[in-house]
Amino acid sequence: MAVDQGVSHSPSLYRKVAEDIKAAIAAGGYAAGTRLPSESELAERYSVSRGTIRQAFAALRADGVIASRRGARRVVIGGPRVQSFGELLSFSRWARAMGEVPSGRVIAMRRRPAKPLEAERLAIPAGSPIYHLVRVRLLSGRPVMIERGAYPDPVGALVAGMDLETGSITERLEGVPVEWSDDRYLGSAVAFSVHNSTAVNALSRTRAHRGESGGRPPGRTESASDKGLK
Amino acid sequence: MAVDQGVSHSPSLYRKVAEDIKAAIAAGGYAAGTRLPSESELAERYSVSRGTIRQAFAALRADGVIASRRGARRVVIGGPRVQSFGELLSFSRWARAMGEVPSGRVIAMRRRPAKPLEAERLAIPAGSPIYHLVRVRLLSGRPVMIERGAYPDPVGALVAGMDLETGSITERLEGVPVEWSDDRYLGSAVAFSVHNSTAVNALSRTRAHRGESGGRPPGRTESASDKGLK
DNA sequence: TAGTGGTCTAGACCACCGC
DNA sequence: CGGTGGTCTAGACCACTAG
Repeated sequence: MAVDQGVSHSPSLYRKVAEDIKAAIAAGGYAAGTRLPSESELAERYSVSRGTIRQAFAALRADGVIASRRGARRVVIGGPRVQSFGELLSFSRWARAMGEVPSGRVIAMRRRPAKPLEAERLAIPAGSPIYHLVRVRLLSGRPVMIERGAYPDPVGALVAGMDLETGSITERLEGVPVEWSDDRYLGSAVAFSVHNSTAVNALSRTRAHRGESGGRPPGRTESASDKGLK
Repeated sequence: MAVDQGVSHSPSLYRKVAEDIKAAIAAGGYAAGTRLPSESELAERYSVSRGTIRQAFAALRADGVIASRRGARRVVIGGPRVQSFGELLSFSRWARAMGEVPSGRVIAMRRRPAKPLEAERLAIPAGSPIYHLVRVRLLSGRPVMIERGAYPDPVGALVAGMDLETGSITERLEGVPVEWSDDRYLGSAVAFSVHNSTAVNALSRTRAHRGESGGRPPGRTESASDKGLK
């Protein structure tokens, strides 16, 4: 029943809820990777309808704060605060933040002289020996990325001794500078969102994430026919 | 009420409506700057509730296709062709999603040693043989893109045997990772939408939405996420 | 199987735009 | 002023996840 929701007018209800949740995350109430309360629970807690809670969550998702899958509770991706370098760069950390289990399968690991570009990127003399790693990365068992990494000699020796099937290189290198890696993701599994500050005018500020033609190639389900616009 | 909407399942109603509207825009029915039909009118036309129409519009807005103000009708922002990053992977898929017929005209296809940058991008030894393809891509007969692709030896052999005039390489590579492609679009025919937000990081990783686990379209995503950038 | 998010409906009131 | 989008409610069924 209609509820006069008269309280105050300027900030809409769902924005307030969104800000509140965001604040709770920032305050440490919900660490990255943890699960948030369900829609129904929050609806009751805030005394609003489920739809309003969903609107709030939609806003948080647009900001990249949370992630959601059908059937499972929403999880915190990263706080609104600045992420540390390691957090942004570590596949393992990122995966866990989404509630997924990161792993890896080593395709190749060998020691060879650095190519010109590699040497330049790693700031070492051309031809210096490096360790080159090719690893398939998996998200809860599903391969989503191919990682090609180059490590300078002293670091490479450490990397070579790691358990590369389950571990995170970045997390263990802790402070040791540099790795150069060209990562190619499986397009269907990962979406990159590019944030651009100065570009574009009116048509910016979005975040696009809708399924591009989902999993069923055959159907082609032509959309609406005559009754639609055309 | 209820609506069985049961019959076939996959694409949700609002996605169909969104695709339909987008197709109508692409078809020229609504030029940039023009006003779209109101929510209520579309709701009646499609025989759905207003909420569903709003969801469809929300998706279009997230793609930067339309803009909206309270009290006034929504207006078309971008030109007819807006390709979101997520759909960037397959030209053919993108084309069909717009109701256009994708095709291609092979300009050149030959085998030659990889240039330094190509070798680097494909992570193969410098000078290794690759297949280099130059193809003009057409949208329902009109050329809109020049595609330059480089494929390593084993993959290239497959590509060379494909029907490149009508087919999609990406869709057939099924799981074979690795391709490095430099695609240049005709400026007047295509507009890329850059998504912008207030987030701190210039590049962040987000999980893709769809659930699927079966047949996934392969894709290269030139992530250029070389760790060390900033 | 129970819980959760995804989708959809059919109402309602409001702030704002344009005629 | 009537029409439009923005917000909110209170139901409902479904597909999927997790224990």
